[in-house]
Amino acid sequence: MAVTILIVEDELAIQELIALNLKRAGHMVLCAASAEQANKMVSNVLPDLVLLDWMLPDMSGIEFARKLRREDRTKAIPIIMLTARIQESDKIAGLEAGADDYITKPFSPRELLARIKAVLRRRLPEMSDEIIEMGGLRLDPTTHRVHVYPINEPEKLSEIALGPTEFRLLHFLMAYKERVHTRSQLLDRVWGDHVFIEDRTVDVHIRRLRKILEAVDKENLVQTVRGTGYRFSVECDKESIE
Amino acid sequence: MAVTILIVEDELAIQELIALNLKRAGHMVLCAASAEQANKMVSNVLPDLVLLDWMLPDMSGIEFARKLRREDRTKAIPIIMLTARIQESDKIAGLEAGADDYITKPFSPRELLARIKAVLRRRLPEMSDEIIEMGGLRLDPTTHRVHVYPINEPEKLSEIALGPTEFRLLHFLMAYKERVHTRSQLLDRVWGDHVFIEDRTVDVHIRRLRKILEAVDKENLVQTVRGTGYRFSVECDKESIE
DNA sequence: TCATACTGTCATAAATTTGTAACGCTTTAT
DNA sequence: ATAAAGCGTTACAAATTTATGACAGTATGA
Repeated sequence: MAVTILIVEDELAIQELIALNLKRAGHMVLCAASAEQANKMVSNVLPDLVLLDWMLPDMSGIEFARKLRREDRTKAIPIIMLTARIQESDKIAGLEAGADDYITKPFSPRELLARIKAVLRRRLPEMSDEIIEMGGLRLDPTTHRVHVYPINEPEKLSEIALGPTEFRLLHFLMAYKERVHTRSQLLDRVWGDHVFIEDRTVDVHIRRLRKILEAVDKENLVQTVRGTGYRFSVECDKESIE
Repeated sequence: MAVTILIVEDELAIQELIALNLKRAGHMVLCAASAEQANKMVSNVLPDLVLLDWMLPDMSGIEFARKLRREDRTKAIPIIMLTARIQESDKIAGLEAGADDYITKPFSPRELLARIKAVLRRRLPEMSDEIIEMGGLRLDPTTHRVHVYPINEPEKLSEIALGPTEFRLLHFLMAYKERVHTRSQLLDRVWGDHVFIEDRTVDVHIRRLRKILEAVDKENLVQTVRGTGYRFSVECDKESIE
């Protein structure tokens, strides 16, 4: 998982400790010691997750979290708050509502990594760069490639070409296989929040995706659920009983 | 599934954070910053659940809750109170006013979602996404599939195809199994608020549902209660006598 | 800059679903 | 027993939802 994580923490020792651990776990790490610095970083590189100390010198962690949530570009970034012991609950009212999780100091590197993993899995399964393989399809987010093979012969791979949107769509559908997604859910999560696109446009992209899959004999993977939306499924589509 | 939630909260930041989290969890969200606004919204669209801030600028949350409970159309809507206080008296007052649950700030999105889920399971089981399994039928709202199997052999599943309405109807009946529903109750809750449809139409859909179930030897699950309506039941239909 | 690839929208066709009316059978009440 | 009320069934046209192909505007890349 080439996940980029931004650490916002003013205490240098802690910052470095965390950074070290995250790097060792294979993450890209960005560090900031203040909200101001963090803002600059964010405007350059969009991190996939933010570790945020709630006591910061300039702006409080809450405020920075709110700022992240307010702007479209950063709105969807998962946030994990780092907090010291038990704070006055009134003061952090609302704070936790913006964070995906929080962790109280002191914490072990292991706990931190576990929480990061959990948050990512929960929030962005389609972001985790794991290879998804099912129904004779293998999608590799890292290389951005999709291979096909006959179900019984995993040897005979062949690559198929997808446009950017089709790729994301397929990736999302596969990441949540078997689940039905409404068109608006797909628009929100594949296209992005707050896009002003017709629901029907999804149909067209589904069509394009299907066309490509049909060409390699994988027609039944993307299924329509009338009245609801679409689904990626390995199981056979309902063989209705006469 | 496709649960519409009304958030009544005057603090914009919190309102948005909650909205964001709910949307991400796949809910439809309506927002109001005051009881007055909330009233207007409710008269347009009937939400499935209300998140209600205890302290509102114009009318207190409790009062709004009472109002909802007073009117027939809104009487059955589950309410979760959001409160900053931890006082016992508030809890009592809130519950007296008809709240189904309450949650004190600050709360994590996870906790909020968990409580919503719990309340839905208790109050609107047909809205919760849980798999319902009984009488050799397994209905999965998430994947939108219904499987059948002989009661003694849970292995031999086969999928059955239902139209959108039949699916909702079956889902509703199963969610409230053993309970009789009048035709108008079914129209209200399966078809939706304020539909102008003949009562008799329900019969036809029941017929369609039965036809499909008969084809897989599940004829006795949907039962008629003469003079009243229909019922989904695992117990045999009045064969005790005879 | 030009050519190619991608996108979002439409219009139209195709497929399914839905609500009703009509008719006949069963149960209930008189 | 007979009429009335309640249900089951079927057929069907209308309405809704999807699929598909074409098109024009944008990106993208060479």
